[in-house]
Amino acid sequence: MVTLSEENYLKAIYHLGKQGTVAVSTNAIAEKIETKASSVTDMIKKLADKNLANYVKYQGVSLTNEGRLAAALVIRKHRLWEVFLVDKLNFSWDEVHDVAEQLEHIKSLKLVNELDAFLGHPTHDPHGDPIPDKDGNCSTIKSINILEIEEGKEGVLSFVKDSSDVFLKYLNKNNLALGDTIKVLDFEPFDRSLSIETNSKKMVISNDVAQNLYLTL
Amino acid sequence: MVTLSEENYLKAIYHLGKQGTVAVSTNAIAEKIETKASSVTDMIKKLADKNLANYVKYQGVSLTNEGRLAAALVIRKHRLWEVFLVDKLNFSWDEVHDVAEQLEHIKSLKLVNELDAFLGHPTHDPHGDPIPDKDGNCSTIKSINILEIEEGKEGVLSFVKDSSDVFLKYLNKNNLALGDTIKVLDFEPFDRSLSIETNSKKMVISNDVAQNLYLTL
DNA sequence: TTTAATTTTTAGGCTAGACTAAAAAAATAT
DNA sequence: ATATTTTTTTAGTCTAGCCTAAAAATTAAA
Repeated sequence: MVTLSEENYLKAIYHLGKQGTVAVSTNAIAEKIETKASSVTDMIKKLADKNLANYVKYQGVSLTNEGRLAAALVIRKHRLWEVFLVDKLNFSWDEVHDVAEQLEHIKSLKLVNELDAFLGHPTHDPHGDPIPDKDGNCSTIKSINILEIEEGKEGVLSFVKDSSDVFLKYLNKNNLALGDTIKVLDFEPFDRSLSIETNSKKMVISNDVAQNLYLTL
Repeated sequence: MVTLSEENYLKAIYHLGKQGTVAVSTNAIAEKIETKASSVTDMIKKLADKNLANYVKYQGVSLTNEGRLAAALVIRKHRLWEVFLVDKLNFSWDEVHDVAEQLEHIKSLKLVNELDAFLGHPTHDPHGDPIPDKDGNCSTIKSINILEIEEGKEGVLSFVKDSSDVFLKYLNKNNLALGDTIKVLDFEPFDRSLSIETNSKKMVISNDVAQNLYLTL
């Protein structure tokens, strides 16, 4: 049995370990989970004992295949519930996180799979993050950051990196949503801002905003 | 903040205290929750400190208004989720309990209310138990036990007292479901069994089964 | 009403998962 | 290469929620 707390650690390690197969540091996990490094050390040992993580003292931690699958399943549940909340229960995409954070720990294989079917086997959550399948595999999304797109080209907004409340509210206020077609007009070197066109309206977005928008071409 | 464990105690006290305003005994709670009496005493004190229960040493416990509302809200969530599982996710009524037991603890007022609306404001769960409203009030169901119904009369099956796996499977096997119209044919004094007619088919049910069937006339 | 049985409470432990403070190892700077 | 800083681990506490065993109160029986 994997406890709720263990699941949160697995998730954190999974997310931090994503870019590269390098081991994740104790401090990085502590920061992500908002706990102390000593608590992380304790838990890492427990995960290693359960064969969910590979751990060598002072050298960080990585997930075993079993651990990675367990983490992916939690993320799968989280993202499916987010879709449920937005599609069926009228939540907006900036309201779903805290509730999904609770729902992701509900244990029932039938529940996950029936929910998946009920939602029509969605591949991405409301923020554009891919939903792992039963085996923990993600449909690798090939969206690229808007700053890397040539002037004059357009693409579809399919992922936002920052899914904090405040950023999503900014997008709402400016009528930007996943699925929107965005055309890159002009990059301004002085402040690295970008002017774009979407829904037949021109607007300027700051570099901070642009950093978080990913399009598929 | 009410913890998961506290919610389970509130629920138990609520259910045990239903018939009459008498205080509930420590042992009764222990048996219901499958824990030890000493653990119950500990928790009762905590609930009393939080103004959720009235407690006098050696004289049992009852819920305060605040405690009763909190309990009703947990039960409301439990039963709404049961409806969701059966109506939307193809669970059968004997599969829902364990999952609903987890889902009832998810904290989000918006979630409960949106779920309620999404399901069409149901008044009863799949076992016929009434669903408390936002204020904790139940639509008092006025179903009566099938053994108290006169021979020759009929009614609609609207509640089953025992909602254990094994009993619900029995009903499934015998094609008995909530909403079915049942006619009482004959009471057999020897073994207190009952012959009934439903869906144009006659059958005999044991007294043990009859004890658990409630009809509305 | 006194004794016996039952129920409830108290006292003291245990574990998971957090914490602080200090020690140990590793990384960085001189 | 040595000293300093940073990271990580260890050692020892704390709390919630459970436990066992024993004491106290209540209830039932003689």
